[in-house]
Amino acid sequence: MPSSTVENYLKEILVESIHSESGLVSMGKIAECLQVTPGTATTMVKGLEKKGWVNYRPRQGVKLTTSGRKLGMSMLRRHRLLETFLVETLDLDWGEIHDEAEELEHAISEKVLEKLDEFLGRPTHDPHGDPIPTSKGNMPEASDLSLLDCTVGQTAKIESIQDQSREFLKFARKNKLLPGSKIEVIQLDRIADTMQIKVGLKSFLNIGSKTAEKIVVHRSGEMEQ
Amino acid sequence: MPSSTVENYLKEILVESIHSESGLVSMGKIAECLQVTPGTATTMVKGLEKKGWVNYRPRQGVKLTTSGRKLGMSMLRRHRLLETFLVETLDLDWGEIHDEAEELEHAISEKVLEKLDEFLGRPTHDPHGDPIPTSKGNMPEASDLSLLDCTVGQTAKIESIQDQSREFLKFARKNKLLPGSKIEVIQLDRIADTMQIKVGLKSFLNIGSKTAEKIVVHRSGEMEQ
DNA sequence: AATTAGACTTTGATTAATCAAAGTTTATTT
DNA sequence: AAATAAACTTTGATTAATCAAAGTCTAATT
Ligand SMILES: [Mn+2]
Ligand SMILES: [Mn+2]
Ligand SMILES: [Mn+2]
Ligand SMILES: [Mn+2]
Repeated sequence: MPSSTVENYLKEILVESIHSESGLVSMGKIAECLQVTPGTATTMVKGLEKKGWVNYRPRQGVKLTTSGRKLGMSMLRRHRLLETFLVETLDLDWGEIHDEAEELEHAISEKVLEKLDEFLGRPTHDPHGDPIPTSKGNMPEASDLSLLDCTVGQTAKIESIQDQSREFLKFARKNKLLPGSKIEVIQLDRIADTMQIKVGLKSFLNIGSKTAEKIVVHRSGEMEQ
Repeated sequence: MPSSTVENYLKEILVESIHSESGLVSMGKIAECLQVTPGTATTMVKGLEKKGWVNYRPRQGVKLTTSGRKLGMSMLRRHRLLETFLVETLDLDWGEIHDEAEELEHAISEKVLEKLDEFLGRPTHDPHGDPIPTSKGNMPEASDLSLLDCTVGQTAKIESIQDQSREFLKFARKNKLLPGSKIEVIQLDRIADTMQIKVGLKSFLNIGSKTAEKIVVHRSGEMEQ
């Protein structure tokens, strides 16, 4: 049975591989995600390769094998279903749930997870708007469009928030930047690195590009579901 | 922060110390409970002493300190509340929940536990009939009377089942040996090591002393609540 | 009192995960 | 083409938890 450490590595490698066009994930990225030194990442990845979960090309990066991908998907499913449970059923704040799920995901069995999924009514997205993989390991593709890609006058709907930190999520909630919220780009200044948006029907907000990049959207009219 | 291993040791030492009149728990008992070799138990216990969770007298046994007792109680609370959740909310079989809770207890935070307790309506006993410690670390005393202590003609009510194994719990449920069930002792043969009991109003059952000892009861009339 | 059985402790080794620091490779500047 | 910087890998050490096997104590039993 894989350790919690291995489960964390495979989950993060999966998420990063989705965000990378080549599918390769660098040691530096892994070290950053898992908060370890680069040497530790290298050593661990060699161990993952020996167990058949990844293919590792020194100084190129790492790629999940079929079995590694399966395990990573299963962890992502656990994580996101647990986050949903913590918000929907236990009413925790969405800023707190990531860290809690980070631990619980390693302790919950497939059997309990299945019961939990049923209890929750088979949700498709977690509280941050991220898609929940099915038990078969399928995951709907997410939009690759952030607010940063929108131009003045465009309207969009928030799909997900790509920052799990307490402070950012607190800021997002306070300003109604939630999955489903309607956004309109009012003003853009690339030089000043600032963007004015309308959130909902009457509230306005200024954000910089770093923040805009974290708001994943689909443009209004596209992909309504 | 204590590791899962330490948490397991302290929880089991607590449970065993309640079942022992001297309060001392032997290395052999610890090794048995935790499924490790005696040498491992000795080594671990010395580590627990260095951290201030137990007092250890070589070849005598081990006793929890105040802080060790507190941690052990907290683990017992987590374990039993989680078992309750798994049965009440997710509808798992009571034979499966012990092993699941054994893992989850290390991953759930005090904050989530508090929400869970509230969600469950602050239950006082787990599905096996064992008392759930309060968040202050208080636990109602359990009966020390088993079916083995009853004589012919006596009636009693089952308080708890003291065997967490799948097979035993399956047997118990099939025969309606559940917390709250009414039992009457019909026949007793110490030599043959057998006991006939009436369960509920019409079903009869023969059990040996080893099984009778696992059925903790309070005699009818006593401690009704 | 000597023997023996059982419980316990000690010792030496192993595995997983980690870090710091030293060494190597690769890509980018000059 | 050299020099440099950044990213990466290697090495040697550490910690927690464990086991097998050898050694020691204690409490019966003879
Ligand atoms: Mn995790
Ligand atoms: Mn999430
Ligand atoms: Mn446990
Ligand atoms: Mn129980």
